[in-house]
Amino acid sequence: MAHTTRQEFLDTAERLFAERGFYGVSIAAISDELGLTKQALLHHFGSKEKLYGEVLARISTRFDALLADSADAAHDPKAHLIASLATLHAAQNARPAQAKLLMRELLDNNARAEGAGNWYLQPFLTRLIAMVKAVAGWADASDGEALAAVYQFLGAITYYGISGPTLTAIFGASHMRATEAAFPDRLRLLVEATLTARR
Amino acid sequence: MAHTTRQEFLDTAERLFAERGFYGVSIAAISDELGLTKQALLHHFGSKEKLYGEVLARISTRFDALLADSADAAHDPKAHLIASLATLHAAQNARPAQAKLLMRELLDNNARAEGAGNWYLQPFLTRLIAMVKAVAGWADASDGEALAAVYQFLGAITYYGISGPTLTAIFGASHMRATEAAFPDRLRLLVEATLTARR
DNA sequence: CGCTTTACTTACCATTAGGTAAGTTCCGAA
DNA sequence: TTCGGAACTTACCTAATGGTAAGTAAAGCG
Repeated sequence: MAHTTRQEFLDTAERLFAERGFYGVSIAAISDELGLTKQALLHHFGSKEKLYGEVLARISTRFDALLADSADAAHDPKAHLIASLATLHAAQNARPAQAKLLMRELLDNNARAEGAGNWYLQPFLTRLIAMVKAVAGWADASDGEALAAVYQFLGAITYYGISGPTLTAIFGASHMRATEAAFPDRLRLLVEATLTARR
Repeated sequence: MAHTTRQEFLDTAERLFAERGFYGVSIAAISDELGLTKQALLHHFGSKEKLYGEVLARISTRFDALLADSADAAHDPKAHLIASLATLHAAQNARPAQAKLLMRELLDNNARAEGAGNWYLQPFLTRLIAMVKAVAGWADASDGEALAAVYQFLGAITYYGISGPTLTAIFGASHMRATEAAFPDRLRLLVEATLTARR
């Protein structure tokens, strides 16, 4: 790739934003970690907000690709949804920073987005919403309703993605693997419960 | 109370910190909401960090009191723990800002605390750790191990506390009450699973 | 070769941040 | 009636913030 520096910026930014939040990181701090000046960063991304947007968009794309991969639509929609969420869960565990960042985005949703006017996770969320609506009895649900369900699932996954690594460090890898193995089942229960709750 | 202004500051700060995070809120913004200058705030609290500390400490105290109330130690420890967590869950749902703030604190734990060196939730967490250790088979657990379990529970509760209000707004109060009713059971499952996972 | 583009840097700027210093106003106690 | 302290305010300071402007050095290319 020709864009090595760009990607290093994105990687560093993702890590730092996850750790301290949007307002907690200065563009100078990000650049310093790469031994560059903040103007190098601005050269590549234009503004802090745009950098943040690209970080989120990259995550969104990454997830979207993950879901596209598992789109073996042969299964019934609910099973497909559950399988997809399990895939996301695995991805979250592999990248704690990503999970943290996503949780922050769920927390901030209005606050920061109000000012920026952007909803960076849109493509990813749109796909999930479509998947929920494909489930029997949800075809006529509004986008808002489906989004609420998506939030519920995503939050649960993200929360596990955050606490997972911490717990592994303390309980040890083997116990954590057992907990991990049990997760899909718990997730399935959550999805069933939430999707059945409708009317 | 003689300290009305102080409390108004704490209330406002709690709400704003929950909404935008520690770095996302300026002391001027907090003071402006009360029609005062930031120096009024500094007069009462000394510094932004101390204000934040008091906000967290207040939550910690609030929770601590809640747990102390339910200390009918007649029950077996595990049941007591589960009941206490259910109580916390109810409190979180009643105060979304509090839940958000707690989740942020779980996210930030190292990042901001490193600089400040303070762990504001200590009394509250200490009590929870003691409750976990009282459960059969956990007497010999290290504080770290117990804390990990506490984190797991607290995170789950907090996450529900955050998404609850949003979901209520969309799904309607009656459906949400049903989901709420189901929560203690799900929480019990989580606690059982986590506490049994140990060795 | 000269020209443009890319990837940066140094210099600079306006705004905002948290915080200090020094009042001012008001109220309750001696 | 004066005194002192609590609850503020205005004025000010320094550091850091995001961002602009203007360069420079190197690489690609006709």
